[in-house]
Amino acid sequence: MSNPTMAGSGKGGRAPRAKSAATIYDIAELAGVNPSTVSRALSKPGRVSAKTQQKILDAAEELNYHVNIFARALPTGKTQTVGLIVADITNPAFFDIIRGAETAASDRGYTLMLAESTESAEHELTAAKRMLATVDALILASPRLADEEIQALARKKPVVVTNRRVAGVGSVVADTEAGVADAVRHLADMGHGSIAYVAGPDRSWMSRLRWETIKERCDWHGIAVATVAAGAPTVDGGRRAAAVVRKAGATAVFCYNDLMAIGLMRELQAAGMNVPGDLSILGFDNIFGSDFTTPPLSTIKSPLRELGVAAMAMVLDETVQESGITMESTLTTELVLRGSTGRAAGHS
Amino acid sequence: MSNPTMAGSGKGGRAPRAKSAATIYDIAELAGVNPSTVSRALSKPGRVSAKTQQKILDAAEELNYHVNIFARALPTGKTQTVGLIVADITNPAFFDIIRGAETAASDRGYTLMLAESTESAEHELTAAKRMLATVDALILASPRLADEEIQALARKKPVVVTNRRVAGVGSVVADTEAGVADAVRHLADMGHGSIAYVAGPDRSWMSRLRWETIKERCDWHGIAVATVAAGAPTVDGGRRAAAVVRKAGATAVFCYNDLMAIGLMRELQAAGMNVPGDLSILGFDNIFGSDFTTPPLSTIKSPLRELGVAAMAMVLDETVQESGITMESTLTTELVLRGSTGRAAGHS
DNA sequence: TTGTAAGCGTTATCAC
DNA sequence: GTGATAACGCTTACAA
Repeated sequence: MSNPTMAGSGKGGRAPRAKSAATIYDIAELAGVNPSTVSRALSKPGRVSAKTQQKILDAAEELNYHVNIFARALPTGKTQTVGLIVADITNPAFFDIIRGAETAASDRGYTLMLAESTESAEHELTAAKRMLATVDALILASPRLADEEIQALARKKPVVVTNRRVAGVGSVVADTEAGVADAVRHLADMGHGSIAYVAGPDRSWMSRLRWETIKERCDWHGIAVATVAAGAPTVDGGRRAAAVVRKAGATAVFCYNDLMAIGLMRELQAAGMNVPGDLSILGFDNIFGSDFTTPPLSTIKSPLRELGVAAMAMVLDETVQESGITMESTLTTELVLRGSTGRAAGHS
Repeated sequence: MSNPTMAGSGKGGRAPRAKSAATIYDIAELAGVNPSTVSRALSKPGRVSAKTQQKILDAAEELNYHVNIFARALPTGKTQTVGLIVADITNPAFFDIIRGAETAASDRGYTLMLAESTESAEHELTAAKRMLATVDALILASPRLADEEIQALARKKPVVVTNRRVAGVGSVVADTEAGVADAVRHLADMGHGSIAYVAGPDRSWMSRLRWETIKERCDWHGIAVATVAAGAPTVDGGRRAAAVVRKAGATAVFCYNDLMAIGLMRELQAAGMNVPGDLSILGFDNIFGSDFTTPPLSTIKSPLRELGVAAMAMVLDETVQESGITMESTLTTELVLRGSTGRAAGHS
């Protein structure tokens, strides 16, 4: 490495690009065989005699040969690439999904191609269509697209969605049931009698599922519950919900995700409210940084990484793809109690 | 969207894949012209008469034509794709770089291909080599590779690095000068006489630059300064530095990045120290979440998004690429004072 | 302005 | 087991 103190603005020479790479013809010549034999030896080992195989391998090594994936893709249509579209790269909830998917992909010799839809169905469709031309398969993480659009994509290439169910399309979702059940039970124990929900984007299937699960558990415990606001699934979205939440008069509030919960909490605190003294706050996902706040956020943890791994495994699973069966897999969530939840206000 | 309550595990039918896509031959037939004319009309408009152009466009539209980028890539070698390798997708400092690069890419009709090296030079090289076969250009964000390796990559395709200078390779770096100068001056004003630096990875060029700049400014102000620890550029890395920092006896500490600063601060607080009362802490970058902590982190803000935009612009700038000139561009940093810095302990 | 034809590097389908 | 040879879909001189 050159020395940092050498830093400065300016220009310098640049090395020229390398000449064209070796092809199977070069190998064929060097090994004294036919190009098609080289192709066989390199792509499906076993269809060629042991000694020619070795000659070819040696020649390839010597010439520093690498397949041209475009040339290969032309007849086969396969690129060893899979696309992943996330709503927002900036949302830490997607990190581990991306990580999991990337790991699972490279384990299988595939490369990940990442795009973001910036929470817009339109961008998502554009990105999906552009990718579809290039990739062997596509994963849609928390898509904002309509069912029909997703089904249309799935008609062209294998598609798997995460945190969403779409008829006829493979999917893996984090089950909200377990985490929410524990959370509501805990709140009931702490004397909370009125709970609010701050929803995410209208198009978010997961926001609706979370709400329905919360509602169901609250009804079961005889706790009053209502959706009091909806907004962008961001810190800012949470902030903007603060006024309404405050007026709602609940003693505890679930937010669609941790980002919103953090924004809400900070805005409320800035307005002089005490968390959890005046209000208990819960998020979803357990993202990076959700324990940085004061108090640290209580949340319902999603198995993010596993979601990514499972989605990749599913979309690349040949037997499933061939069979025409639609897989649906469910991973479980877990309550993580930290400092943002406590006894109901005025409850001893 | 299907209803969330429909969620469940099971199987279902799956639609069959669509038949093969339309080619320029299909268009040619439909429009009554030669395939090569179609190619011209579609790739370089203007080389064809207005009316045939229109006929071809209509036919393409009707057939829902999309170029096969592999077929195109074969003769041209161009894929309209650029690779970006980051050290760690999980580090919020890279978000905005990614965002900026992605925006700049799609503005120019390019697609971003993302990979992470997980802070390992070896993984980085693997990813870079794999990508190089596919992309038109490559951006290395804070690479851990040796200069020679980067130069070798740059010999094959256009390469630009961020936050690093490599002889003969395009680069864009966030100048530490401005931010550090302000920060050290501020600390001097607050009575700090002894400052510590917690370094990042050994291979980080930026960590060394930051240290050198800090050292220089401290010397200038007559403040004692020393690197007291080094570690992974993560929250955990910062945590592990806590014991040493405490023993160092400085009244203020710069950390290589915000992640480390957050980890250090939390660990120190857990051990009963008061920030900034007993110790002032500063990070670098101003990442998402650096204001979530209590106290919120003071930091030297990097123009992350602009870094991504500039890198993409540079690596795709044809005139620069052709000319063989190496560009080096520098963006400026800025001190962001929040709650983690204050008067020196025992100073009134 | 438009048509002809020769690749680009692989894979796949034949024979042998 | 191995060798010819025709695709794959597009670009690009070169002719017309």
